[in-house]
Amino acid sequence: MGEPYYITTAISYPNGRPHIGHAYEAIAADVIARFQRLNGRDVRFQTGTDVHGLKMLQKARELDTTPRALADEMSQYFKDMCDRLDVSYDRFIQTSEDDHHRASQAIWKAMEANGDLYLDRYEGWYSVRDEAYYAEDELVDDGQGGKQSPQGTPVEWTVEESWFFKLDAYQDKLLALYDEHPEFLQPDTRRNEIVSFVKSGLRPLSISRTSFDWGVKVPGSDGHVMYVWVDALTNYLTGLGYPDDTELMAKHWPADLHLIGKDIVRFHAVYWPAFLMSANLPVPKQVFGHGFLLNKGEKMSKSVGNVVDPFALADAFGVDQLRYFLLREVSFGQDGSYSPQAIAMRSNADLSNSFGNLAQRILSFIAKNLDGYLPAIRGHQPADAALFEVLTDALQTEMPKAFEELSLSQGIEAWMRAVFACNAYVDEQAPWALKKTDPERMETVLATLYIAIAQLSIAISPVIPSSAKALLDHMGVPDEVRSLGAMGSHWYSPLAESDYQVGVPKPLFPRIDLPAEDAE
RNA sequence: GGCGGAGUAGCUCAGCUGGUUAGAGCGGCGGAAUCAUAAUCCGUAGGUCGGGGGUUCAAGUCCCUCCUCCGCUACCA
Repeated sequence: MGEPYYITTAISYPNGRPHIGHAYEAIAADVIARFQRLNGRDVRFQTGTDVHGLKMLQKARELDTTPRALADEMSQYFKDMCDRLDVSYDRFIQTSEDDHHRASQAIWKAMEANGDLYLDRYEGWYSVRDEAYYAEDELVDDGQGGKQSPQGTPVEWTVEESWFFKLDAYQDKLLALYDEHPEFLQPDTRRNEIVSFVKSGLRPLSISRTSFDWGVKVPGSDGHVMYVWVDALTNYLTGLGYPDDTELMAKHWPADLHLIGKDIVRFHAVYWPAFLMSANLPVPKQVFGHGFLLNKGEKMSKSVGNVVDPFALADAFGVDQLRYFLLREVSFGQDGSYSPQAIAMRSNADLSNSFGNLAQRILSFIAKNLDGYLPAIRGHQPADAALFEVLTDALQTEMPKAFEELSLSQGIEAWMRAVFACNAYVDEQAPWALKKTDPERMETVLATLYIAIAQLSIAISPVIPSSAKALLDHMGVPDEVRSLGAMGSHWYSPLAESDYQVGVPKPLFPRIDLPAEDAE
């Protein structure tokens, strides 16, 4: 096995069903994970759900069920989503699991042993009805000279016993981390925000609650459960067997990449490394805060009613079409916009017309004119070598480099350039004309294209895994060849000599015709 | 208010440490071809690079200022 690579998504808070934003993060992480596998890395990929906290408790009460039952039920939707979208996780964690409680308590004890925790009082404006604290500036006038919560519920000054973490003690170490390892937090704009936040001064962090009990118990402190972020972040360790001295921990910690949404950058770029430093554990190599998906340029929200169900999108457009669209169209790290029209256009232009049709025209030509027997290579001409050079450059240099840097859409652009080059080559060489004038040359041209199509499929397989696999299977490309390292090896002639026959292909990506209704 | 980011062809965007006629994709237009999912290929589009000022032999690319939009400015998952 190659070098270890550990990637995680954030764990989702399942107080509602998964929406397209969850799908986007899971898909992006999956593409990176699959790319690294293709790249020969020993990949571990974790995702899951964060089920503790007040909101889940409230939701459970609302539905007249227990938080655990609700957590199990809702988590299943997220698991189903991953399965539906071909998200190839190794571990799906749910924070109510026993090993996770054990890991969270272990990191707590480690921080305590390091002298960073202390018991004190948390004071603030508390709304009994909301079961939440509000900051002074969040309060609104109640119309009678008093204050009330933004929800219009009464608040009172409340004092609660709470454990605190000496976050302020880590200010300098955190700033040094950002400074010495700019790659730790990406994109740059997120790092700027965090640096200025940390520079503005850190305060101790309240990390336990006594007002409810749905969470991880604080060790040796009855009545306290951990502030959800303490246990939520710890999930990244739980999945590796922490606190035990496991092979997984040795191999995969620190994580290579925590892929998260831009809204939770602070927790991952400030609290998490501070917790880890306190517990004497190495910090992750990189945190990447991706952007949000906007529905036709507008933020999704339940109240507006423009939340999109990923299952519905997958059904309507196809899983690979959806995956391709999200990664090709959205510049990774920035917000992106999507609409049915945009998905259809992108899928039709790139997948159906350019790539799918390339495979279709060549494979069916071979199937119809050569009975599906693979043509022999009878001496290459400069044009063939030129095509291979373009392919190698795009697929084995540019694309991996871009993916390594998480410039995913740029990597796919490089792939598209290779696809264009192949279609241009087809038109220049015109095998249908060679059929009458120079059948031997025709064979070489078709063989060249066969190899090219296989390479294109292998390179794009992280993005459109099931379509790529279907095509490679149809073409009889051996499994051993399906990696970045081996895609350029000599597998074609042995396959051709083995009397392999390609069947008449079916269009890989049927064109999407949108119904006239633009609404929704 | 403070800090940070963005404003480039109809649309979506590239443009690193300043330097030949400002680029790509999509759409549009004009050709070619007919193997293929009416798919492909070639050519084309002349946009004051948000406004104004400045530095420089030379500025989307640096400085100042103004306008517009967005993000962050802690205990909410």
